[in-house]
Amino acid sequence: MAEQNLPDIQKNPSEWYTEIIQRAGLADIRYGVKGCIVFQHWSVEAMELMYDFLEKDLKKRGHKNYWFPTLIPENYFYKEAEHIEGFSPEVFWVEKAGTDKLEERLALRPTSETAFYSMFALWIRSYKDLPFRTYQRANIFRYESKATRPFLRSREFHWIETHCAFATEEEAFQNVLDDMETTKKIVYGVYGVPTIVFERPDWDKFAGAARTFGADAITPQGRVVQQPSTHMINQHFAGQFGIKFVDKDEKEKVPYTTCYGPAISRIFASVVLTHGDNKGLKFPFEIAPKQVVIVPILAEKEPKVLVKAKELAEKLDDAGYRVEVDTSDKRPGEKFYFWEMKGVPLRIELGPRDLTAKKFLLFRRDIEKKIEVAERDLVKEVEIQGKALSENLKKNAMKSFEGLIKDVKSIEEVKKIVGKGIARANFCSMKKDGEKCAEVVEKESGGKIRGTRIDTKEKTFGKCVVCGKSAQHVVYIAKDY
RNA sequence: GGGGAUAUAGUCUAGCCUGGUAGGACCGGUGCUUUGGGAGCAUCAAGCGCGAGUUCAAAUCUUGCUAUCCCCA
Repeated sequence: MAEQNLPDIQKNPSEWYTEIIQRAGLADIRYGVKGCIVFQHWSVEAMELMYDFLEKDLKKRGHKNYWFPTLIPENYFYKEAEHIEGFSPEVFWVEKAGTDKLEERLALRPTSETAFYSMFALWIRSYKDLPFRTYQRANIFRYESKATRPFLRSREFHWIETHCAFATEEEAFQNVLDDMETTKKIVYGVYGVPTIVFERPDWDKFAGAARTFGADAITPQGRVVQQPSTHMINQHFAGQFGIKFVDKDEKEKVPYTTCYGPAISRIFASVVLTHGDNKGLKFPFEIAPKQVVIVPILAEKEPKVLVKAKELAEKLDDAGYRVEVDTSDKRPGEKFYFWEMKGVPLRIELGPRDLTAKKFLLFRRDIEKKIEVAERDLVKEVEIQGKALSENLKKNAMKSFEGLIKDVKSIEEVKKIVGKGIARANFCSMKKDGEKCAEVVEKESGGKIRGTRIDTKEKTFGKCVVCGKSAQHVVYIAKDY
């Protein structure tokens, strides 16, 4: 027995996750700084592709990209009171440089609002500069006190953050809605990870925001993972940072800002958890580090096999696909298991008997079926099966996602669902006065109020599950990572 | 934030209680035989997390640090 099977993903999701990260070469956790991991090439390739899809969409919406410094001076943080209050326990501070103690401490950015806004104040002068849309791809640092997990929660992680400014609140809110559209289009449409966007309750907002919206994904075992969140900052920061513009009416005004933060490394965790099975990873075709792997059989005795394999690879490469010929000296069976574990969508098996017949076998990772394909149909068939695989992954993910949401009418039912899925419940209030009930929910069930949906207005179907007062909202309750 | 546990080769692990040459398996290198679903034989290489203490002698006892895992809030 050369390789052992993976732990069962349903019975032992936690072990499965730890194990696949090592086996597939996604990350190495042995670096030696708590909460920091080495991202290895198999995950980096996928995340680079994921970045590209998101950035392309942001650029299309008019965002320009920037690279801001990693260091942020302390005084920037103190300009917005709620912001520093919320973030200060999580900030890494640089206090020394060489042997000198710094006069002012520098933060390793935990998020970059303050950095961007300090420059917005210099760059934005007139209504003609608005809307002003920016983003950066960056690594950020948060001193997490909770248990860290590779990709899901680490002390350094990789994301995109957008920072935008608008003349009016309406425009700013439209941008927030557009952010959510981007999430739906890319995170579900391309990565195949379903999410629901919730407006978070008042007690669970981003530090310094007026309104916070978070897209929640869920693991097949029923715990939610917060994915891109987007915030209506309104004029909270702009005032403190002195961002002003002269409007058409010649009056000086303060713009409305928004920010959006899709964490690529965290979304990657959802890709792994959403599509994975007992054989390993399954990548959607578009973000697979390798889309096709070719396994030549009997290549040493029959050199023509390798020649043909390389020819096929060349054709696919020319057509724009990411392809690899596995020339390692492992036996074919082991190669099959290996690439399935790595999540490669399609595999071509090519042996001596295929040469004369001018055909090959095409294996699809998602349905685990081998299809006989004529050599001349190579590119066409790869395109068809690649698309079909992605669609199938999406469909399955959505089905299991929807199956995890259950309506509940009492706190006992909440307790039964939370941990295994999302409870949909009636709830009294999303303002401060609802927080007490939220605390009861968390204490009793371990679940948090994720918020109210914003894509549809939902009718309540009973009284508040906690206090029994009339419910104003339908909320979703779940345990999170 | 609170509690519990662990650290031996790249990986998994024996040895620790009762101090005295660190043993095995996998992975890896080499050679031969193999190749359409996880190959076999031979051979080689590689290790006690870091630091302090006790001792003639520490993987083993004491202690500090670092990192990892689990549970609770």
